[in-house]
Amino acid sequence: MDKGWGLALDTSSSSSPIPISSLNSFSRHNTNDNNNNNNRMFPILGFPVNLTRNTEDGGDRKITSEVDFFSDRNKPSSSASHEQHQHVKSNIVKKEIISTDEKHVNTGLQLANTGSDQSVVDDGVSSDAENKRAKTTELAQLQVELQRMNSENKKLKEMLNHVTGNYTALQMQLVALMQKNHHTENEVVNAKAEEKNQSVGGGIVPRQFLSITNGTTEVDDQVSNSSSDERTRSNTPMNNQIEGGTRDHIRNNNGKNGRDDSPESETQGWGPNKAQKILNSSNVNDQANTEATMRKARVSVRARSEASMISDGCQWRKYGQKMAKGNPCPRAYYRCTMAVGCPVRKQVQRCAEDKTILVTTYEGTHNHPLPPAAMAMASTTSAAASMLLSGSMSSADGIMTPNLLARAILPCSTSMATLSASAPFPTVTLDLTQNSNPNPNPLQFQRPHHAPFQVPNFFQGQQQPQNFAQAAASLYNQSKFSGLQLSQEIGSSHLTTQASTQQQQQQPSLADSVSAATAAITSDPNFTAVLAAAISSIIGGGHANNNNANTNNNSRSSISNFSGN
DNA sequence: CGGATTTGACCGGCGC
DNA sequence: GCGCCGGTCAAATCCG
Repeated sequence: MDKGWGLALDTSSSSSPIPISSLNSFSRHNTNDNNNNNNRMFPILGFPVNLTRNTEDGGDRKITSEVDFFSDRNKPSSSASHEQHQHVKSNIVKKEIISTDEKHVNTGLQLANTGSDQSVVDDGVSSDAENKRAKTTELAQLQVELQRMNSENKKLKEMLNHVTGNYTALQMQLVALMQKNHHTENEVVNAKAEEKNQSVGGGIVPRQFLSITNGTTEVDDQVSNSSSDERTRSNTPMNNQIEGGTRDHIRNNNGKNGRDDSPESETQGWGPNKAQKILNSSNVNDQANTEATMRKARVSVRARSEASMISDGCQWRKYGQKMAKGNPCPRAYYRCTMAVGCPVRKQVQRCAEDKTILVTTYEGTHNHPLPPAAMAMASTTSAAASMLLSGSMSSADGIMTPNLLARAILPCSTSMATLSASAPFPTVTLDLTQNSNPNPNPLQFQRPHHAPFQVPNFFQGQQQPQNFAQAAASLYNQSKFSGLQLSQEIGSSHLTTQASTQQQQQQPSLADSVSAATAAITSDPNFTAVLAAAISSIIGGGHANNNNANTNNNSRSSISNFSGN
């Protein structure tokens, strides 16, 4: 429940590994809020994030809250004032400032106005009254700023709620549209098949065997290859029938054993055989290939974790465990149980080379609304998969598109994205273990029938974040999550002109790539979710993740912790 | 007692 | 054709 996983995000350096395992232990063993005053997290994209800022004395200082952030910003320079500041800060912590009424604020403002006239008075004759007045002034200023920020936060939260609601509605519409379009597309495909069969003297496949009926598919074996995918896309709550007696009905209709002919297993299975079937089908065309690939696209996440499974906000039910060849650690199979009939599955296995690394492989797209905690991972994996597939689908620019994809997904230098060359399906691996990967290539995508390719580093020499927005952007940049990085990359290009200028100098083609990536991203529905999550994480404070009172004991790295179910 | 997990069996694909 | 392997099922078991 409180097992978290997330990212070690260091805004001051990029050399430290990401101790995901320690994140879990932190989240498990440091739930005492009393110890977390200095480790309050800002959830970024659903991941509560601890921010650190470089202080004047060279050490990292965690931004513990908005109050702390602002109090620190108003930090007086002199030691005497520093004591006052500490007093003010303590007052803030005690929330006395919150209870101050508006009248007090006005008084403070007046004092602030008059205080400048008195600033010429010799410090040596400063009295307690002046100190008091200075405190009051500072207090009032802080309060005004706090109130302003509170109102701003309130507005932003309202906006976020609106955006989130819109996104959910759009997501449902998208699912419905995809089903509808898929149905139409398959009819076109089948019409072509009919023409082909006719031209070669083959029989005409009865149309009624090619379409969906009542949420299940009455499929002739001859055309099951092309229409199996149809059942995948139609894997909506209508598939609930599968759990009941419908399965037997389908078994009987197919006249086979039934297990692998049931819609559930055929649509949700992710063995290579199914895709191969589709690829070998006589009715194969680009569309069918695309759909087959789409169904089989996988997103693998490598993260350090001592837990048996990372928490990604979704509910999973284990349905199997196998010993995989070449790995002493068993591979566990999970399916999403947040909605009946959800086709999403995942495999969890420890890395054979480094057992502290947990490899989680996701396949499929959720057919149901996701909680905010699950939105980040789902959006990330979905975006990575869809963008990977968009690259794999563009046969004309088989090299260029993946490059763009790779650049877009994992632009930062320490990110690792790999695919097994032998993998039957396009799989993107998001490596959150950072430099634990012995692979010297900063980024590799491996697709079937394509050699792995590399993309250059984007953020070499990136500037240290100079403000909160930049820090957040830096977090995105270093987050290793494709969706986050995509959105961040665009944002940072506006936020940090200097940095992007450097990038352009280093990568002359970057501008084009970013433009193309921008177009791709903005057309991606997941972008909305990522953006919403980003806004939420920044303004939502602990609300979105109030069950995360986790402490990061790592003095150097800030941690984004990911609360699960 | 119901839901989740475990685990042996089963199945299909693939390579030889 | 046979064996290996990955993926899945489902009865048995566990657990809260």
